[in-house]
Amino acid sequence: MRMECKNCKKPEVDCRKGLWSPDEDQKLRDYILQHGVSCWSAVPAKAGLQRNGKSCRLRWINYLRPGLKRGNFSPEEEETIVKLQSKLGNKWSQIAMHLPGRTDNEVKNQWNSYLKKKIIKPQELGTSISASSALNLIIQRITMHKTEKDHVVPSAAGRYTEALESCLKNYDQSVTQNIGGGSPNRTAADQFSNVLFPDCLSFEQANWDSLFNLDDAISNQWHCKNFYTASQVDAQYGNNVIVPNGFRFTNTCGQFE
DNA sequence: AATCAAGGCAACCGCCGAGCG
DNA sequence: GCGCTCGGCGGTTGCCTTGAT
Repeated sequence: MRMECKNCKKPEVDCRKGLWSPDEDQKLRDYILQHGVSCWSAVPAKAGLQRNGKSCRLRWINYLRPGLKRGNFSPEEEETIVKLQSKLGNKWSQIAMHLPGRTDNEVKNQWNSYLKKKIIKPQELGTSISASSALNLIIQRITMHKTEKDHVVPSAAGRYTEALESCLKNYDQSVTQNIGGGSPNRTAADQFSNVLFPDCLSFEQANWDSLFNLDDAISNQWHCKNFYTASQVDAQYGNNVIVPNGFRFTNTCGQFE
């Protein structure tokens, strides 16, 4: 038995697929602006379109609906996406609700084509070197950065280095857990350049953020892809920030678990 | 200038829950 | 309670554009 929408009768039409023509857009826009939508499956016939209702609905929501923002995402919007994705997962429609003028499809595309690559989760990283070696590289980098960049808060960098060293000492060296599997051509530095750094070492938030400012980090000469502020990392990973696969940084003590 | 690969994005597909007969 | 449609959502596909060779 084929049920029909109780409000309408829908003649069968041959459904077109593929990109919408300007003429089709105009027909759909005109119809909806004039009549609104009570039943999407009835729209194509009433609007004179050879599309199915689903396709019309999608076209309206993602492209024709008034108030849609076009163009690149702002850094603030990106930050919102990253933050909410970490909280909600791939709930694109919910995330899009926090971004006026953006559709779930846009948010999803932005995530899949761009943001996902900026933030690589530890479990997705691949390397064959040990976690402790990787951390040593981080320390070297920070030390180098501390001496090269005047604007970095020296005390914060120094304290961070000390804290990491302390963590390394506490870390059971017998554990030979690697960061992940595969990708032997990638170095530990490559891996960690995408992850860093929590504000879990009792550093002042202000210093931390100024030290690991994203834009600053991208423009500096560390050969790093992305560094993240404490708040950005926190948004992505909650309290279980960075670290090699299998470890967790607790939020207060700066120790590996 | 031609070709190829990668990235971006619009649209489709398939699933699910709600609502109705 | 069952079967069906509809609308909504997330995943995926495929076309088009752009950049590299």
